[in-house]
Amino acid sequence: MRSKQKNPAEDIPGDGFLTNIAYDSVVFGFSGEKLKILLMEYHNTGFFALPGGFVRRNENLNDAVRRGLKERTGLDNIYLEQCYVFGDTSRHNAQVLKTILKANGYNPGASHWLLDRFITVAYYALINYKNVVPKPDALSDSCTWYDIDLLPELILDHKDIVAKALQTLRSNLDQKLVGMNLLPVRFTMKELKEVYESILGEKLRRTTFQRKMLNLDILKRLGKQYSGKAHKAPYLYSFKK
Amino acid sequence: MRSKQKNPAEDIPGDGFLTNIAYDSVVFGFSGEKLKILLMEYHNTGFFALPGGFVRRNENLNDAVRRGLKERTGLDNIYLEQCYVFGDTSRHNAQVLKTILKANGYNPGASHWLLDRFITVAYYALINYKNVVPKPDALSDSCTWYDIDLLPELILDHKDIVAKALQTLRSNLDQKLVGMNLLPVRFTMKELKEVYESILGEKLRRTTFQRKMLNLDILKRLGKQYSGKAHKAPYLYSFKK
DNA sequence: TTTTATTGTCACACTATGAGACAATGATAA
DNA sequence: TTATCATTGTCTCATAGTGTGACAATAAAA
Repeated sequence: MRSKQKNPAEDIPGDGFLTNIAYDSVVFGFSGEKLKILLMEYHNTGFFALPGGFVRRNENLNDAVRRGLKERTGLDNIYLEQCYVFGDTSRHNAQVLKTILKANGYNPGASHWLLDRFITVAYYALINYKNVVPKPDALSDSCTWYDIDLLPELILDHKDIVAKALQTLRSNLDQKLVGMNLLPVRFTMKELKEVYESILGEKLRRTTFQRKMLNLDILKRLGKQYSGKAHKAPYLYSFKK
Repeated sequence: MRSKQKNPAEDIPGDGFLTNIAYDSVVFGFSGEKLKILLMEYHNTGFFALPGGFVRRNENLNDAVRRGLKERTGLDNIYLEQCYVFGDTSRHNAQVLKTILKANGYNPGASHWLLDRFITVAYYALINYKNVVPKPDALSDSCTWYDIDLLPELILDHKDIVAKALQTLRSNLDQKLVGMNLLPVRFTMKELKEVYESILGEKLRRTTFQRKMLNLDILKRLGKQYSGKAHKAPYLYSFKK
């Protein structure tokens, strides 16, 4: 969703944006305990949705997504991947959009481009949870973190989009260096394991995981982390450059 | 690309189709020796392109692709997967489209929807080579098979689309039952191996491949195939239902 | 009957993984 | 100071999967 600048009811086709096409992003972060995603809540509607937006006529699709993420998170160079295109007619629901616009004082005509059908390109992003203070956009009250398994009801097919993003992330887990994007620069093996567990939704064997990660030859072992607790201090690691 | 029914220069936005969005499909077939894809050649232009098209306003995206494939191949129930969305501004080239339309006797206005920028959703499809006699559409001279490594020059970014489709097919090779869609009902282990080799672009070990496929427990062993050649007759297999 | 090319299967070495054992360690309690 | 505790790093063993080559079985030709 995007804030309109001038007369919101105008029917200029696309209003500088490509029509019939949108994007939605599933932004994953790891709190230290749980896997979370960013959700927006629209003013005076009780509607929750994924952060998304539209593509400017002179803008690359991928750049449009990065622009949206920059606005919400303040971050550049976010790890970003395409995930799936949702293009069923059943996802078109003008009433939802109309409600959101009306709740913000806009009264769009029936043929307004925002009420038309959209095919949406779903992305997932991985960001470092602690680096971010999410910002809502003009139509939203909030943009905040939600536990991946404690999500509120979402508009349209956004629940399916989250499921697809999580599924894609899982299947990419062994190929891509997921941990690098979700953890701070230095982390313990336990934290890395917890990231994997929260994505996969299952417990992993400590010894097998440790052996596998070390054998990948992607980690640099740094000093030890003294927690003040009554047990052995774990090593800190960072990813090799 | 799609044939226009009436006055091709009309500027009715979208003309019953979603604007700014298209699809292109990389249709793989296995000739028995080589991996091939379907390409269209446009009338009087020398332009080669992937079979693609547009999405009707009341049509699911995936259904639009199936409709296009049905028109070109006559097949229903084609194995089909999304692959990537190509959305850079640099892929917009009105001149190419104008040339194609003019070569077919159409003279579209500068603001015609077909000359606008398109974001395209790339798909790959797997079909049984021998079941198909490809048909060109109204704008094309031909729709025929080309060796995956002997392709002519393609319009726009279609070369990149082919590369992405092949890459996606390769990375899905171990997950999905690729052979089932590219081979006839009954086949030898050698033929199955050659499908894998032509997709991966490399030779595989005969014994390892055979052992792996048999251990997957997806093949049913049928009779033997007597080739008339001077050597042992191989077993025929089919996929278990 | 012998030769030839190809196929089906096995043996061996090596690697990856599941599962548990155990010593090392940093703090707390006695 | 010593004993206890939770956690961590590493090892061993069994099992499964894969790379590699060997070898016998076969169908047709010589």
